[in-house]
Amino acid sequence: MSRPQPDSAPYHHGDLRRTLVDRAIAVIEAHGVEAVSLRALARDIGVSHAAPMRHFPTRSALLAAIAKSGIRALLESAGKRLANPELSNVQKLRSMAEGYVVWAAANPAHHMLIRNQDVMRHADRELLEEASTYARLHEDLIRRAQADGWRSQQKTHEVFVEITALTAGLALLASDPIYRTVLPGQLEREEISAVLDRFMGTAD
Amino acid sequence: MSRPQPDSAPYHHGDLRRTLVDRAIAVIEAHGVEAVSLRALARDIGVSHAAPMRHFPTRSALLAAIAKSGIRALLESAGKRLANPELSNVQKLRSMAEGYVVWAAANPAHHMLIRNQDVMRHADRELLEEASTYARLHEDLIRRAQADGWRSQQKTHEVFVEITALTAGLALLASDPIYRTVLPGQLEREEISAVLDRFMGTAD
DNA sequence: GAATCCATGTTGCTACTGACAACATAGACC
DNA sequence: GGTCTATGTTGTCAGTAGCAACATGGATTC
Repeated sequence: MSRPQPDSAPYHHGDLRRTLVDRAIAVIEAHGVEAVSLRALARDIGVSHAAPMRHFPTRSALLAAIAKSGIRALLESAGKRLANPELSNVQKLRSMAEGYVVWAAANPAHHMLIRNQDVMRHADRELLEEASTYARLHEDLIRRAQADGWRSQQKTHEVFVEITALTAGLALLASDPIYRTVLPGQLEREEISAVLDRFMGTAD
Repeated sequence: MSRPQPDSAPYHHGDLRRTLVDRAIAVIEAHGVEAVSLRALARDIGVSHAAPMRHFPTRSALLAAIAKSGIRALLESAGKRLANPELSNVQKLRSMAEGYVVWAAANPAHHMLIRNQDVMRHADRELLEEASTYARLHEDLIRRAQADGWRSQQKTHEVFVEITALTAGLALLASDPIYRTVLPGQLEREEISAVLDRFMGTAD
């Protein structure tokens, strides 16, 4: 009887790790991070209450891992945009910002997770360092764009703050349920484009 | 013996409600929202584990009440700025934005609380309606500023999105611990002013 | 001034959760 | 074919939220 019976669940789930992550994201989308419970997930999936521990030692580790995957995706996407030789430095800045906001709009729950203090508190030091590196890279890019003549009168750090704030704010408007209900209309992709174009001066 | 003995705690605490709120904010500042526990608060304060229930029926209610007080303060401050007859419409817009960002910088934990999905999920409908009213008021103000000639070419909703995003983003940079560690320097008040002036065109 | 009321606090309980330890299973590897 | 190890299970403990029944004493009323 090495074949698994159709009616009895096999001893090993097969891909519990991925299943846990997928279900957790679904729960977050439906009921928020607070509602994520390892035991409830295990029940839903049909494994014992301690099975998730084999993949994530703690509840925080599960949430941090999900957040981490999101940040990784963002960093990779940003890396590709930075390496695109067809873009000017200003266009690269715009492309990075757009990539972030569009991703947040497409993955609101995932984005709110990486903006969640309690979750990020348990993130790797490694990950935080990556984020710092990203910020430095960003600032260097701004410097190069300024060398090209773009906003050359302004202090680099001030431009950095402006761009970062605008991008973070747009991402928030696109993904935060409160803003999404309060905003008169939905935040459309063309609207994001228009705001960024105007801000970067790539429209005029 | 109507005088309370110095060594024995009186049966009634006196101002448990305020004490709970104050301690909770301190805990949030030190260890995050996640770390707030009604029972731990009760222990620290020296009352029984069920005493907090008399003031806040649930844990969520305590957090929501704290968040609510923050939003109330913000709305009131905005109301005053709106009513200031010495300011032009554009200056009022700038003043509202600055008030929000400066408050967030001064009360980071409180601000992160009102930006917390899990907490705001338990906010009154009443409060959400107030926030919507605020948004409509804001949009009307933009319309009047446009009638004065400011950014009259742009669509009102687009300007609204820009200002809201920039303001929310600056507030995030000023209060979110992650951004505060990632940012090369601290976000100073003059920097906030400079960014807003530039954005509003009140600098040139 | 005494009787009563009720806001506030207490004790005791249940259900749920995260975390840990000891044990079971089965696929992988030698 | 035998062993190793990743994965899953059962059992247990401490901490927590939430509820109910009871206690206290300041405020109110007659």
